[in-house]
Amino acid sequence: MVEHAQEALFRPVRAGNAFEETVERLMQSIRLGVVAPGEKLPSERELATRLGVSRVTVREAIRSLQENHFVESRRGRYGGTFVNEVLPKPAPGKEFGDLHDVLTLRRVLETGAAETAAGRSLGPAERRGLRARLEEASTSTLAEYRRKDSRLHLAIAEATGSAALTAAVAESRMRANELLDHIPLLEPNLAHSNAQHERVIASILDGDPAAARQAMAEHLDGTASLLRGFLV
Amino acid sequence: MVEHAQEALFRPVRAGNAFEETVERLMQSIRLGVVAPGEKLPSERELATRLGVSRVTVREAIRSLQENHFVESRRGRYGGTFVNEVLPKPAPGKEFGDLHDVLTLRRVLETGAAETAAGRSLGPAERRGLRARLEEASTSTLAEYRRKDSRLHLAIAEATGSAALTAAVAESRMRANELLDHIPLLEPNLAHSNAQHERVIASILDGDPAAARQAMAEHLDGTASLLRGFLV
DNA sequence: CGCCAATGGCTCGCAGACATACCTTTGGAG
DNA sequence: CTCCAAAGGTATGTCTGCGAGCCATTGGCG
Repeated sequence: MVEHAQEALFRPVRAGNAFEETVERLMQSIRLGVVAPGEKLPSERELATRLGVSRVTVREAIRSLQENHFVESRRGRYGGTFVNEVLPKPAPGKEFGDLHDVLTLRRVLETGAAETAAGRSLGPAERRGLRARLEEASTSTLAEYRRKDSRLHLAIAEATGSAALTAAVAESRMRANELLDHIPLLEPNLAHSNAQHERVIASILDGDPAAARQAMAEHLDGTASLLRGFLV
Repeated sequence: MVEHAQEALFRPVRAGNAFEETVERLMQSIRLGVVAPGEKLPSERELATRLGVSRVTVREAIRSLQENHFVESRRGRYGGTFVNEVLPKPAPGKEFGDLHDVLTLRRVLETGAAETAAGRSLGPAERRGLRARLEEASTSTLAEYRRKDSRLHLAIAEATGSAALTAAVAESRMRANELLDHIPLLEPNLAHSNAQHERVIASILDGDPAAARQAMAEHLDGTASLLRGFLV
């Protein structure tokens, strides 16, 4: 029996119970900016259907988010569960043991996504979407930068046309963001980051896969160095 | 709210029930050749611990594999559950709707893995392991080629040192293999494939990331074209 | 030859998650 | 002003999966 591959195949089949997994997903959608502050989550019934869990479980998860002041719910027609304008700081803690793991997977997925997106013929809507996300990120404030940045990177993943790749990028980004929350975000980094974003998007829109990969790699390696430096 | 990224984030939280997921994992370990015919699976108690499910569930999954003649169990000390020498043909069926999805993710993950592995300084054990897997694959018969091929590709993923990446490659390969089982495997393809494997491994051992990526990309694009051709 | 450790085989009660149904609130449509 | 559709809030019975313990079998070791 091959010894090491077992660790990958015989890992736990489920990350947590249904409740924990559901909380995690909703947190991701807020943290990655897929549902922005002030916006409404899908209805409990719709979430239950789409997430494949019971409405009870969805409600318990939402309750947990309410208690941590991430969302507020309003009853009645045109009610719903809304993302708060002011979001709590992420809870500290977490381990850095898997730094290499996280950064390696992120680099593979995101440089691959950029290259793949650049190799496709994108429709007008997709091109507009990418430019809009780029604009959002470049005009963003420090406070909301992480969300806008994630939205841009997710948009690139979506441009590959692969849902599985988009999901993988989303999860990878979530894990990376947990680490990034522990290091300072400075204006110079932000400016640098924006410049790199522009080159990535330009290469994708120009249909130059090699350049897109290259630009994305430089972009990611920048934050990777920051992380390795701060977390030692 | 960003519209499309939702599809990735609000997908079902669990792929199936604990039983189905467990069967899937055990099947993967057999199909990908991580546990070869004649070899023994870990004990039920160990599997339960590592997979994070109850022993009852593990037993139900094993029972299912027994009924489909994939494994046989023997009691007593030095007993266990053994993979049969002759494995059943995979059940036909399945949909090809996500062909693009599967191939896109596979290309991103595996070319990235090859590049990353080539960029690391590998220890003697890892280098020997890669050569051994290459040898296994190149001297393999048609019947067992898919397993040996998968073991080689998994070894490359492991050489990146990222468990998350290895797990992602394993799952992606499983999905790709389901498709590949529906097209013929011919001697010329096999010879061609072996030549490509050699170039990939050589590039990794030489520490040439760009060449490793390039060689892996060509290798994957070959089978991707075959798939697209046969499945229309 | 007998012991015993490690394995598969089995049972039972509990907790989590589910489906379903119904109640309450709300604000726009008519 | 009334109605009602759509959303959150609540309650209940069912079933899956888990934990824990015990039994049955086997082959090596002393």
